[in-house]
Amino acid sequence: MSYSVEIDRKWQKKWEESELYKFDPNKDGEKLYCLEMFSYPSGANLHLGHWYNYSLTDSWSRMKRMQGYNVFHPMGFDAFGLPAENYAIKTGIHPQDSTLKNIATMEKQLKEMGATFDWNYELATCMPDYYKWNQWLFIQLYKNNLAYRKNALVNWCPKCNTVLANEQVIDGKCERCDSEIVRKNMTQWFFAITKYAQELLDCLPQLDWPEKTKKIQTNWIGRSEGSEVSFLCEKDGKQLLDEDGNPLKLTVFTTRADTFMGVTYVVVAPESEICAKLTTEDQKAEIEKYREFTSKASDIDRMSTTREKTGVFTGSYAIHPLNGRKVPIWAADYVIAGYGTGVVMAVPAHDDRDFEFATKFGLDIIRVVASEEGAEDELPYCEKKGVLVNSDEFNGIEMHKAIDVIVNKLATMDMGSKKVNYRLRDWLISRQRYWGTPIPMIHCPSCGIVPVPEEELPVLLPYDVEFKPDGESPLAKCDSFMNCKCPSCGADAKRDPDTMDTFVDSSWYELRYPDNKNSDKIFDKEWINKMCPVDKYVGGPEHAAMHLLYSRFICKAMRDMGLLDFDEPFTSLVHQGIILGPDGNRMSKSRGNTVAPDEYVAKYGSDVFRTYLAFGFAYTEGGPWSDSGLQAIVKFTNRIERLVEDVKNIPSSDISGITLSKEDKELNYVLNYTIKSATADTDRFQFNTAIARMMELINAIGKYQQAGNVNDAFLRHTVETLLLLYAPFAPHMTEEYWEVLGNSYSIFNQAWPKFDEAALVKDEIEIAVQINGRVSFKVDIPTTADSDYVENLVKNDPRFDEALAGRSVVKFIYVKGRLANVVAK
RNA sequence: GCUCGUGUGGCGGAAUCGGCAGACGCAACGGACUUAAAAUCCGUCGGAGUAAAAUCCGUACCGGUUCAAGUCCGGUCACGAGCACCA
Repeated sequence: MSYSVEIDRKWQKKWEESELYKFDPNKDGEKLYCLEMFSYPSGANLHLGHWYNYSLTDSWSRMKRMQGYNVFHPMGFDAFGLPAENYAIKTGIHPQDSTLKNIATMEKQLKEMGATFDWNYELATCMPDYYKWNQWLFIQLYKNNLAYRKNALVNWCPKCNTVLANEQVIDGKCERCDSEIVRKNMTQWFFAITKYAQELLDCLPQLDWPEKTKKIQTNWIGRSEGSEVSFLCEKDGKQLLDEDGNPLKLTVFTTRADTFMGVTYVVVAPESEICAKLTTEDQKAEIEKYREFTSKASDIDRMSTTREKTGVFTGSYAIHPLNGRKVPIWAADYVIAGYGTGVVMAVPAHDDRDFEFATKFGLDIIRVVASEEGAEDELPYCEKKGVLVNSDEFNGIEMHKAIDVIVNKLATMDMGSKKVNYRLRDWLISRQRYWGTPIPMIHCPSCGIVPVPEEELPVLLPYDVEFKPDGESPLAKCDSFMNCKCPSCGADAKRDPDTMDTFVDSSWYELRYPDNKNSDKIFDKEWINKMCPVDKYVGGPEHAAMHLLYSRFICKAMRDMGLLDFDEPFTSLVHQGIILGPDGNRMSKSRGNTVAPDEYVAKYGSDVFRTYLAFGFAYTEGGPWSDSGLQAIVKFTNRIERLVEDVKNIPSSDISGITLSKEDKELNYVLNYTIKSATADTDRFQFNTAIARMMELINAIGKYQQAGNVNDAFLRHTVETLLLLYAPFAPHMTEEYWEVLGNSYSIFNQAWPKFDEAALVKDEIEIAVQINGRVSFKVDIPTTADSDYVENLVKNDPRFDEALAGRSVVKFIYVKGRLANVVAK
């Protein structure tokens, strides 16, 4: 019966045959949806990160199951994406073939992990029965004005040959391949996530998520409260008009409307349309040159904040609405086209960047805020406190109040209002790649863009496609795919050649699992309202700004389209830490510091490996891998095995009425303490301390046995309880021992142990006696003792006078059940 | 630059509310058993100090609040993460 991989296989087979982990919607118990982020089916075997994430979350969900919850625990594959396509380009093996093969391998490995996944609910995003609904979702978003196409400056990865969302650009580089991103003007599909910016922010506090992750999302959304104020413009001595012949208003966003009287120039982003409109004939050549300069430069030194300011005068002027001053309009790349209105009012006296720019180009600098009236603070003065000066009618007003006063004044002239701005941009979802969900749109020469009729979904991804990258969408070269009829007028039309960002696939998969076989609908509304949201979601912290934000957005959009009735997809979230290589670096093949779980599992068995992962790290921290603690787990499991040997011939009996000796009581205390703390620790993903408590219990059992006077029935009860507590971490081993003890199948159908509060109450406890905060000696007191009793006891202790050394007692403090402190002087 | 984390023995890490710092384990050292080894069991294990005690110091650093601080407050440093010309 000695534990080994054979035991793993034996029980995996039995579990599968008996459908132990089959989810039964009608089973008693509160529904609990436990989900790990699904994985990408790569060719390699499961890596340590998979094991760390999946096996320990599985332990958590096993405990929940034993606690009586009806646990829904599915698994699937995020199967579209670039690696398969790149692999295909390198080897000629079609992405579909390699992906399906990899999925089969991973399924097998995941089963060998011994997790409670119910494979009946499996999904893979590359299968038509999944991406059909991805396409359907796209069309619904389109119909609800949440998906649209626009020409914009986008992030282009020259190596991946595709555009990327803002979230996929890390430090100016491609999230996937680390190449420098190029900015291009292109017409692309976007999802209007910004419409939900405020709600995405508002719902964060109520989520049981790591604070850090909420912070990252808050940051990413980047709410900024300010005002929009407008200027009229003059070009070549004449007022500039818009298309309708009305005076053109140049609108800027500012958080510092209080400094409005100090505006000495206005800046527009060089690549913006408004810039072209403002440029005069004389300045045209120079602006054109500058625009080219910035489009190149932005890619090279966009990261440098110390970079010198550059800019060119457009030739036009803005008219200050309050004092009528004519201020020059410049084009400069320190203004970002995509943020706010892409136009900035410059107040060099009170902004570092404007000051630097004005100094370099000799523009006026007018002080309008002073720390106190009459103060000549050094410029630029950017402190957020002071009063207005040089501001005509606004002089003397406190700067924060001045914001309202000035904006109100502008509002009466229809030249200003309060405004909230967000850093978040709409989500660019089209990709010029092959291995993804085709965008279900048709381009008709006469009808324009027309969605594929829903009954014609899915638009199948063709198999025979030349996907060698050349900057164009591979599907565009596949005539049989591209050519179609317009659903509206029947004329010859073309399909959209792009595929969707794989983050779209993963932004709603958690909603498909519970109804994964539904061929009529994306999912049944009633059913999904019952099964979702996900109660516990576990995955890497690297998704804090991307996947988790997108999923929240899609959930809210679906709610507003009437598909479901809840606001947030993931109620509670845990990030596992990252296991590094033994050298402390991130594991990678090129570094040669990878650790292969398979070798350990083959040698020690899945349970020993799982327990080691649980015990060796603080779960949310992770850390460098080391073999050194592994033997300790082997020792630990051997001790359990010996205990099982010790008690297996003791008949099972009801111990509820028996009288416990002093030794029994001591062990019973440890047993109940272990139940209490191991349960609480496992519940909050503190697996290392949960295992530590079980080790303490084993130590206590050892002492109990050595002391003699063993109560057999009680010993057996203690060992059985230990097996139950350990079962979530070592499912195969404990199932085996449970059987060895002659108990009925399965240990996972047993109730989770409950602790007895009474057993945790000790008659007598030892407390420390401190003098002025330092431990002096210790005394035993009855648990129920009050302060007077303890004071009396302490003062009569011979060690007390000695420790006091002639000082007198100022104050006596007794903290119940913990310690006593004597303040002496 | 801004924002947020983190900092505890030789190592991995504990320490719900401010209440005996270092649980549990690894490594190391000493011992028992053994012809020997493995396995198992017992002991020591933050530093200084001592024959042993006593005693003093100690949770990155400096200061504060408190009877009492790893924990709270202010400042400094280091590392990590997020954002970064965001108006």
